Amino acid sequence: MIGKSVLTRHQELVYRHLTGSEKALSAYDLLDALRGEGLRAPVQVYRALGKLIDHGLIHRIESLNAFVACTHEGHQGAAGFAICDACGEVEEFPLPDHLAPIDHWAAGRAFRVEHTTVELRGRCQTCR
Amino acid sequence: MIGKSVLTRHQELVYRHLTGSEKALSAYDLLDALRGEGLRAPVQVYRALGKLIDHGLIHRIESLNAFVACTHEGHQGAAGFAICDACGEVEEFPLPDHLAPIDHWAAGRAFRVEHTTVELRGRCQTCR
DNA sequence: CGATGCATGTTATACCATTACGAACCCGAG
DNA sequence: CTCGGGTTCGTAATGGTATAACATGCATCG
Ligand SMILES: [Zn+2]
Ligand SMILES: [Zn+2]
Ligand SMILES: [Zn+2]
Ligand SMILES: [Zn+2]
Repeated sequence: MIGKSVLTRHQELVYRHLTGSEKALSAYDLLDALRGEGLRAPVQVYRALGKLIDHGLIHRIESLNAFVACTHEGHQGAAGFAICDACGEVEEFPLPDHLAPIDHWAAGRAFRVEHTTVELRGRCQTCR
Repeated sequence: MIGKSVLTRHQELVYRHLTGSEKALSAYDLLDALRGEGLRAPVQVYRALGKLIDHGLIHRIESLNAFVACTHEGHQGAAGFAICDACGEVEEFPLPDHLAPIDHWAAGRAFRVEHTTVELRGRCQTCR
């Protein structure tokens, strides 16, 4: 049956809008921006966001309750984010497969890591 | 003047409740638990949580929108958290002063890191 | 005393996210 | 073709998280 590689209309709208933004956007930011395109209710945005996350095309920024388009090359592997508290810019960076001190701790506790969140808050080069 | 080492009544109530819990508690969990002690509105809980965070006695778990008591020895340095998605237990672990790959990235971009969030989601030893 | 600072109390509001239910649509099995 | 099942879409309602605005009490200090 082949994968479902194409996006639905709503997913496409949300994804396009995120790729055009330097900052993370909240679901309600997206809703406000896309009302003219036919999106009317939060649940529609959240549905699109959920699928896009499943597909690995976007990431959720936990400390902002907001979302960014993925800028990985190849959209693979885990990522961390650097968030400028002054201008709001979010930059994604690849996480190495193993962060030694963390892996070591997890192995010692027999904790099985399924997802890793790394978010740096601070000042970007132009705002420091 | 002397230091502000003591907690106010509300801060003490919130802190004691958090130290007694294995899991992270939301502000509203705390509110419900402490209504009998005189806390009545969310803002009172958030005020206490804010001060406790300033004092380094508790931490916010971004991916849960909830809070845990600090279990550092000495309450100093940065921390990461391992969160079991099955039982909810949260374990704090010390972050080394320098996570080499991340530091390297930040240095290369001239990003000044002011706060680091590291949260591992997965299964604890007893739930895996 | 009056001024300052800080903790507190109360109400209201804003912001974030999901549940529930039904209609429309696509597509493959029979 | 017709009947499913699966996915998307629309709408309404609700639940959970966080802050704004403003008033009051109370200690300290000049
Ligand atoms: Zn990515
Ligand atoms: Zn900046
Ligand atoms: Zn700690
Ligand atoms: Zn567990």
